[in-house]
Amino acid sequence: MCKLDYSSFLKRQCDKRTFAVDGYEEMYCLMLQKSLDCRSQQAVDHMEQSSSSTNKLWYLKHIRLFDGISPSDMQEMEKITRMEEVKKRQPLYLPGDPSSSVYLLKKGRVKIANSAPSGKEVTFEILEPGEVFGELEVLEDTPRSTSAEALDDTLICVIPRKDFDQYLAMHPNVTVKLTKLIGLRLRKIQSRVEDLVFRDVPARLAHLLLELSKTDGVTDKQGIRLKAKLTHQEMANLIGCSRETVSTIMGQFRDDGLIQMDGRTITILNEKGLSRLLG
Amino acid sequence: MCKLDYSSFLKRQCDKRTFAVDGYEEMYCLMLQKSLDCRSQQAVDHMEQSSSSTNKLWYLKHIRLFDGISPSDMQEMEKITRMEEVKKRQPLYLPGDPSSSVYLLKKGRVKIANSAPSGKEVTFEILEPGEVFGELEVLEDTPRSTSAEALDDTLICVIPRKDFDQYLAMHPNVTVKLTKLIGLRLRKIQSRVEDLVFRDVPARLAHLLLELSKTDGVTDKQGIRLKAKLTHQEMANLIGCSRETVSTIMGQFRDDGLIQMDGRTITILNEKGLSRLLG
DNA sequence: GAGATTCTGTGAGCCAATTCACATTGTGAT
DNA sequence: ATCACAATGTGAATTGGCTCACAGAATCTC
Repeated sequence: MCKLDYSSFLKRQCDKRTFAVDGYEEMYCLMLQKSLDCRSQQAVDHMEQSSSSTNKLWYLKHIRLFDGISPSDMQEMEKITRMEEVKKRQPLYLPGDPSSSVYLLKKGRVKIANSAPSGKEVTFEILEPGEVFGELEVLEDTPRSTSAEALDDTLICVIPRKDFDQYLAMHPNVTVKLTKLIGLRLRKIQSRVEDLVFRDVPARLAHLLLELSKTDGVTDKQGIRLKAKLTHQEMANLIGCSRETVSTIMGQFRDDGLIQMDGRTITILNEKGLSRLLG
Repeated sequence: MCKLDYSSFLKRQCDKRTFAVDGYEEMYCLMLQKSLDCRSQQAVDHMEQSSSSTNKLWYLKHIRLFDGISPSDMQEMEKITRMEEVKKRQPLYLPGDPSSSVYLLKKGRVKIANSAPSGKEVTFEILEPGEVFGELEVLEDTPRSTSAEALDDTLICVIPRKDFDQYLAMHPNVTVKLTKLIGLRLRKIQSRVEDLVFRDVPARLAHLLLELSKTDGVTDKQGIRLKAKLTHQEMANLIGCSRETVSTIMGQFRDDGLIQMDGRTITILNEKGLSRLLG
């Protein structure tokens, strides 16, 4: 049922975890293969039945793609959409998968990433509710170039490729909106490249923390608390360095009174100080 | 006439060249300020008058944005378009400029880049004839986030922002095409990020050479000759490393029989060998 | 709430790539 | 053809960040 040449990618994934799990490789691979793109329709969870369409519509209103779009256009989108629940750590798709659907993220976070044969991983984005994703490869009808994985228990809308294409053709203003969203992402990733070339790790890390404080921050008496709760490994993947380096530099930031760490909760104590590190 | 706070950017630019030019800073800055976005309409060159519109249309046919688009749609584009000649080394726009126009590249190459306060520079793309550029910031109506500079004597089409917006609104199929083009660019720059994170300099350089061989290569008896003629500095800006490192690694490639260097002309002798370096 | 596992902190040693400093070669104007 | 400048080659010294290795802390899981 599934495309067969995942093998190389899956092997990596397995290798990476084998040292810890040891002996469960096969099981783990089977789990990974169940990416949404590959799952048969029957396997779809119960949400489908239990959620009313008014519920679906409510969620659509909160999708950035439909900002400023007429309710009737949204209603039409609602018709071609299927709601699904994806559990934490489940992949939605893997590199090389056929690009059969576009997704709208309603609840929870999704990580868009890719990994090298060595096992090293880059995270391109961590998406928050309201985002569209998976549309790039669908537009060009090429296989997935990245992986998408649920970071929390998530709720997503799935739009089959054909319906999406058709919908865009009939709703030019949504197309324009989509173009702008993709453009925004392009700009964001351009500044990622700048970061990698211009800045050293402390500066990149400071930059990441400041970005997170904008999108994810809650101001409290001590400073800006980040709701994100990323592991050092995840931060390393976001800024392109090793896990150990993140640990070290975060420790320095703590010692310098720039941040506070309480378990996995980070609070920014001195925003200005961090900004100064950007150069 | 011009926005005034170029100062910081211009200072960098000047500083960078001052060690060599010394004393001509002011003159150089004045030259730079004449970026197209800022130039008054009268300053426009003579091409405007001398080129017939059939000529313009001929060029439009070769723009990727209009692949598969009807001639009538092209004709309408032709109406809102102004042709301009930009001399080698002239900037079209600088970071921070108001985003007043979208450009179509007809002849010559254009470099999209950005530089850090330190003087270090990243090159995002070197555009060949047929490309659209400058549309990102226009779509979102934000100031330029990059600079665009003519690498050769070029011929471009200028589309004022308002006309472009209007045109897109009335030509949904062009909008879809544009979305795809931007999507393609997004994918390309994602793989740039992967390069920077996953690969070392020799691998990145090999990758660059192989890419150039695809877009710019001419096969002759010895191998694939690159028409590009980039300096080592320009290559360094493309792969994110220092000029000296490019010189050294290129020397190694030569010694290993992978490439041949004849002045600024590079010929790839052993494509397979270079590919092996990609890991 | 105990046990398993996954994360974090830290130090030692290493190496790719940078910076700096020149000598040399190439190139474009005139 | 000449001259000025730009681009290249190379070597020494330095260093940021990586890898490896392990101890301790925090977090899941049942």
